[in-house]
Amino acid sequence: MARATVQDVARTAGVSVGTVSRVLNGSPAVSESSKEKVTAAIRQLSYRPLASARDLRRDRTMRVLALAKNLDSLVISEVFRGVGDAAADSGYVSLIAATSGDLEREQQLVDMLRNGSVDGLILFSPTMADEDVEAVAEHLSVVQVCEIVDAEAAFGVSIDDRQAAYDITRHLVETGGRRLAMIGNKNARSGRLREEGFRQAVTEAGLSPDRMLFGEGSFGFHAGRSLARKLLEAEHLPDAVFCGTDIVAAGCVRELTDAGLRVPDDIAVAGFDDSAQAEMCVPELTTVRQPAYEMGRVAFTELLTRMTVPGAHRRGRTFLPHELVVRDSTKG
Amino acid sequence: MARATVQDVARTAGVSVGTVSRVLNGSPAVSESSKEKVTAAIRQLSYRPLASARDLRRDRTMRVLALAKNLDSLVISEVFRGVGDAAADSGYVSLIAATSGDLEREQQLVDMLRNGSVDGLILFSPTMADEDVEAVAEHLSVVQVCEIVDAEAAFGVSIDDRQAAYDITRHLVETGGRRLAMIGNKNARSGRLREEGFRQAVTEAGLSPDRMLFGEGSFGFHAGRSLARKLLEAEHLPDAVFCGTDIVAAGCVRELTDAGLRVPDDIAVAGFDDSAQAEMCVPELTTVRQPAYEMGRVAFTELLTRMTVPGAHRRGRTFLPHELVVRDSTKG
DNA sequence: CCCGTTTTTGGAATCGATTCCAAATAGCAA
DNA sequence: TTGCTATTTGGAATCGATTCCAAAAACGGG
Repeated sequence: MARATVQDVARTAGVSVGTVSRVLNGSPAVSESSKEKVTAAIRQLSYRPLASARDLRRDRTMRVLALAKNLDSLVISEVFRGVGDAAADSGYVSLIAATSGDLEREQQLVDMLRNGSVDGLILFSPTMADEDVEAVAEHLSVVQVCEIVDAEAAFGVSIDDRQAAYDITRHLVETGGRRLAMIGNKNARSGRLREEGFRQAVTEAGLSPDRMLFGEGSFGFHAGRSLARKLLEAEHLPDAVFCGTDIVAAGCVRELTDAGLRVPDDIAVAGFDDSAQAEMCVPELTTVRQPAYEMGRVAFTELLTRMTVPGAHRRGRTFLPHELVVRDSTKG
Repeated sequence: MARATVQDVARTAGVSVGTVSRVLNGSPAVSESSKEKVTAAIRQLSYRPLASARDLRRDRTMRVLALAKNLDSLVISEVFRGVGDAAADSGYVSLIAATSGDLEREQQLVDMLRNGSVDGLILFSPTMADEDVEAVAEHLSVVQVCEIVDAEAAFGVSIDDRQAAYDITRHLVETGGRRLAMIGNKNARSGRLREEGFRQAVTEAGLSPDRMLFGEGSFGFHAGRSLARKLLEAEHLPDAVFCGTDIVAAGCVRELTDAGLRVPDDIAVAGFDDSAQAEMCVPELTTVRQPAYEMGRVAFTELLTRMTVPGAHRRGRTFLPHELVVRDSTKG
């Protein structure tokens, strides 16, 4: 039982392929009677237009690709949920792929844009070098989310990471923090921006950073614990710690708590992202909320403009507002 | 600067389109000199074969689609990481799509298999009715992971949920549990199987279930808390609770702890999945480990067989071994 | 140097849906 | 009925890569 083609439908319905195609695409130039015959034939043969043939002729796929290293963070899955919903609203399908940080895989996936497998690309923390992102974005529709290359070669949607880190650090200062430490991650660009914001807030308060600890590679719960252990080894403990993500903050809180310290009384801890872990931690984490879902929606909208409006400028940046969420891990 | 075609490459290289195609596909019947000329022309024009034209002619895409409601669980992201790695090993690209539980979206995505956008489909907890899954799997390559329809219409890969729940419940009994409650989820089929396993273990121990609580809709941390609150309202507290997922167990532990109870001394709590939350919980959760990554790999391998071996039987089931992980939330 | 093999090449046909153009039909007024 | 416009239709051309077949070139042995 081979696949039915538009020819088969035409034959069964007793019309020409042109008419079948017109029915398929809702052209008004079809008589009511032919439309019925064609519809019946389509149902009878359970016919589906073959995607590759259609894409070839139309020169577009109505598909976009969203790329990330992993899917294990709630921020990513919320961003992509936003992308997916916005895409569906516009009749697009959004596909997601994870590269596992493998550069070759990532190249292969980006090639899906270059070879016309998809019409647009949304990049979340690419592995490739900035200039490669720029090169791809030069001629094709690419939008970055959250992690954005310095050069404004492509379009990007994110919060202002520097400002957000500044804000939450100021909160630590205003609630009595004097010896401020940070546990961060230099790998990601956003991590570096958060470090900048932290340093600026500390400096403006007339203080200087107590300890700056940076994790290599994986940056999760265990990294948070082991970096917090380093804090404990020091002679003078900091009285406030800003962590680059909630998960790390949760690990940090756990390690401090296990060592008999009270959070926030002995030491305040702040996270970043307002992920589910922020509420699951004891005490619940003070953190910065990223509007992840909304960022995804905006990213797709921007992408759509670039895909459909010919002269749309391909570079630039949209910042979405972040929000300080004060909970129990810092002094009220 | 329009896209270069195989014709352009042929012209530039001074050969025929046939030769270009042969170089592209590594056919041995090409002289060294033509190969070089073609390679040079390809680089010069930065040519990429158009996916839709290639797919149309070849009648396959080398792409598979992995479908799930959400991507917010670590089990899913691990399963899909396994699928992605196994696919890459075989030269396939695996794309992921989330349906947000929207039936129409799901239909549209499943149609990608029927209209040849992808060669195979991996289903994780579909929204559609069982018979629809069967109908699709009848003629096309479909493999289910984790959540598997009763009827053995399609192929499935999962752990033995009933047995796993049985095992962890037995553990609760063996560590002194006499009044056993369960917090579960009837929506998912795996949830019902886990309930069966729980009931069987309780019954075999000569006991009867204390309380059976089932969440509707969202089944996360807050659901765990609010269902645990119901436990607290009862006159006699259970001395052991089996929760359908770690997140729910974490919520449950939190609510009980906040109420001044000691876990596991006053009440033991067990989870399911061995997700990251199991280790982040205080006390760390006793749970059942699903070999999620491995399940993803196996699912793709099974799918590959179905896609490439013509007569491969399309139904059946592979169970992967689960593992009881005993931590501090139950008595040692 | 010629003939039979083997290797390499060119080019037309093909995949299936869309679209354009010309032709046919319908509809309407006079 | 005739003539004109408006609607509907058929069918060929097209998109770009692959593949098959026949032709051409290269090769080797005698």
